[in-house]
Amino acid sequence: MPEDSKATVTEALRVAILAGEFAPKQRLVEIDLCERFGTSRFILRSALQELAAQGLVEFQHNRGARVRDVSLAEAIEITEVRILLEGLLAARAAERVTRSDAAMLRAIVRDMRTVVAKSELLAYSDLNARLHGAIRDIGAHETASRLLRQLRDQTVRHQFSLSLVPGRPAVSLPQHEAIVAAITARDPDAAERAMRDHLQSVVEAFRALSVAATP
Amino acid sequence: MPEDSKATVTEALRVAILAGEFAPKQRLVEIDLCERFGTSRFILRSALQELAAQGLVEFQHNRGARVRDVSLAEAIEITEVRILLEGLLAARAAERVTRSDAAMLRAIVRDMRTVVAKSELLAYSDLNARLHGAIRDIGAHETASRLLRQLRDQTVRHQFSLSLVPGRPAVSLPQHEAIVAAITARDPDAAERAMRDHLQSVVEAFRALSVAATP
DNA sequence: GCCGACAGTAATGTCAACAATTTTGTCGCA
DNA sequence: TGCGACAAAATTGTTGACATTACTGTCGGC
Repeated sequence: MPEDSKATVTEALRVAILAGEFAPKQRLVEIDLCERFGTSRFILRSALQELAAQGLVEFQHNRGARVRDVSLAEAIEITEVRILLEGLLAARAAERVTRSDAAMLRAIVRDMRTVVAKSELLAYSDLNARLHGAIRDIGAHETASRLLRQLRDQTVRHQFSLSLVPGRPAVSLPQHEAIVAAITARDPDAAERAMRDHLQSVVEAFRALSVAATP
Repeated sequence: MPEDSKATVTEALRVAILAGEFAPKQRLVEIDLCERFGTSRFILRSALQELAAQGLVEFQHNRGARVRDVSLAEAIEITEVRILLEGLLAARAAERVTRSDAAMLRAIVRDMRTVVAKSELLAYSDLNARLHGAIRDIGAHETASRLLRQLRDQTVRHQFSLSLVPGRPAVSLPQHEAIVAAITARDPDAAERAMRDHLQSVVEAFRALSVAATP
């Protein structure tokens, strides 16, 4: 029935993993997943291989697929690369932003202030993703965007645990404001700097988590 | 017989594509490849899917796999990202370089001077790859290295055509010397700057090719 | 003589069954 | 009771065959 079942199943499986329905290191038994997604082993295997290529799952020979466990150290490495890529996109966004783009960015920041005032952590996390996504789109750099999506998928779990750190929104909100201000002011250098500062503080927050976890 | 045939076949197919044995847009008929690599369709298909995930081949529904044709514009985008990633690696390499690393880098540059003097373009292209690879290893940033390898594979064809441009080595040799000098001097900022300048000139060389090709 | 339909061929997408391997559970023995 | 070997079950890796789809060359009609 599905016209392109492979892509459909891959996407469904990705969403399930990103939603945390499968714990890291958990074995992904093919038969079970077949039943859940109503597909055959062949299709499901293709989906697993695609996700493996994107670093979301890993294969062990004769032991099947597992959800890949991205360590905190690796999340830091990934964020270090994100600094570069998102910095580039922010700079380009500042060069290319239109009036309606600017209005959208400001609207997101406005919503952010609202939800931070109400301490709605989940909504803030969602707006955070929307803001970064919008900047990615405005930046219009296919290669950087594609890589960023891969990297982001691998760190959602850590990103989520960060968003629960008390006082974290109070730190990142002004940074987001600075990024949007620089982009709407069409100042590429300032936009790149603001984005780098922002993600650098994410790296430091990860490092703080890291030392907190290993006494 | 092969213990892990999938990885083996994938690698062989990648090498064949990178060596230009299959032209861009050329259809990759599964049966033919099966015969060539002595494997089954299932294994070969897995290999194709992995290479598709890495952007070397592309699938069209019910029309099989083709060698992906990376446009010059895309090669420029990719190199823009390489500027960032290789800049990071160069800076880290400058922080982590050992005496034996430094000796190896200097040896590569020495060989480069020799082959440039003799106008051995192919050997220079090879040394170029070795130098960037060595810096990647010294930099020791798993995430950046992995992404770089993907990006590099996608642009080998354009990289090759660049290496044939007359006078190109004369431009890039001093840049390589500057990079190695900064790394062996343990100066991260200078190393990053030198690497960025080098790859920026690659971008400009691509742009020159681009306007030359479209009158 | 040219255009469109049609059948034949070739290649791909999918499936179900088989073989090989790991994992689990049980029994015997110290 | 604890440990190791063996057997059974479960799971994965692979193969070959089948269905579906796109390509090609030919034939008939206008």
